[in-house]
Amino acid sequence: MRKRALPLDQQLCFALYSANNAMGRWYRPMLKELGITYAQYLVLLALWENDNQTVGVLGNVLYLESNTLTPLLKRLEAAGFVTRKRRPEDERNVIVSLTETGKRLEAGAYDIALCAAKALDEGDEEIASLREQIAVLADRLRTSAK
Amino acid sequence: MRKRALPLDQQLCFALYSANNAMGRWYRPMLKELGITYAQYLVLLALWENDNQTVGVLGNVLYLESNTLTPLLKRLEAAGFVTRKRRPEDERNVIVSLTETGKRLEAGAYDIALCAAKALDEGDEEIASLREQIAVLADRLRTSAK
DNA sequence: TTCGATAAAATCGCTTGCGATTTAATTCAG
DNA sequence: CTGAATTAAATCGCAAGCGATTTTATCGAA
Repeated sequence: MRKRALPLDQQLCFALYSANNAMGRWYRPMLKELGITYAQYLVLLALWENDNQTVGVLGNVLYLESNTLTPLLKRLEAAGFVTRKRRPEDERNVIVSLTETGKRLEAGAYDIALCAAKALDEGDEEIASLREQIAVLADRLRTSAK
Repeated sequence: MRKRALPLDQQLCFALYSANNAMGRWYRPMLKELGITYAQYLVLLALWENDNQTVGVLGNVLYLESNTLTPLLKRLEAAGFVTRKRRPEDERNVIVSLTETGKRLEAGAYDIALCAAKALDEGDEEIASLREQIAVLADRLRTSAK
């Protein structure tokens, strides 16, 4: 009796994968107008919520490591949206802060999120419920990975 | 009145992003035993379901283009899991086929999927329902992107 | 005080994903 | 029949992700 893998369209992992790709493609053109990428947008969301975070804390929030964040933050810095400074009390920490330009982007991001909500054409409750279910799934995956 | 972006943990796009990352991290160690990456696993799922597909059809199924698939398929070919051959009747098409080694991987993949279902510790119906909701979201994003 | 352990960030190499372009094969209009 | 248009795949360059390692700073026990 042959062990058959599930078809693609019944795999939760593929649904997640292709929905995430689709989301990125949806955002990309609008974010391009702001001069940022999708990953940079997520980092900026974290900074608009809490400015002056270290790379490590940012990583805890976004579930990313310095090997991903450092180059991305350098690009955000080169583009003039953030600054990166060592913390004097402990030079191991690098504090990431929004520049005025970076702060100004928030209004544009707000408009894009409005546009996204409209494009999905779902009630806020449905969106929130789906978001929550996906977040629970992610937590479970992170926990079960030991 | 300042336009404030939504906090990260209320963003559907971030939930999707981090759940997808978490899923990839969950699979990676097990797939490594089989000698494949996460993206390669998804391509193989498509091939186990339907062997001998062209690059273009594979792309339609996976929502990817040749710029992503071609290099990935070359790596799968180099690893001995698939072959790539031009179709004689129309040399523009490249047919991707599983090798015997590639076919044998399916059993291992089946075990991993079982393991995943167990790790998520959810009823099959909950998983199927979440998968469906995410698939609907992805469709909506693809449609609304015109 | 010192030196090994720990911690934070950076670096390296590789695979993905994708916009843009290119190459090569086929189709189709005149 | 021929050359322009179309189609499929490949190529190129860049930004993410991430495993593994390295660098630098701080801590801590002897």
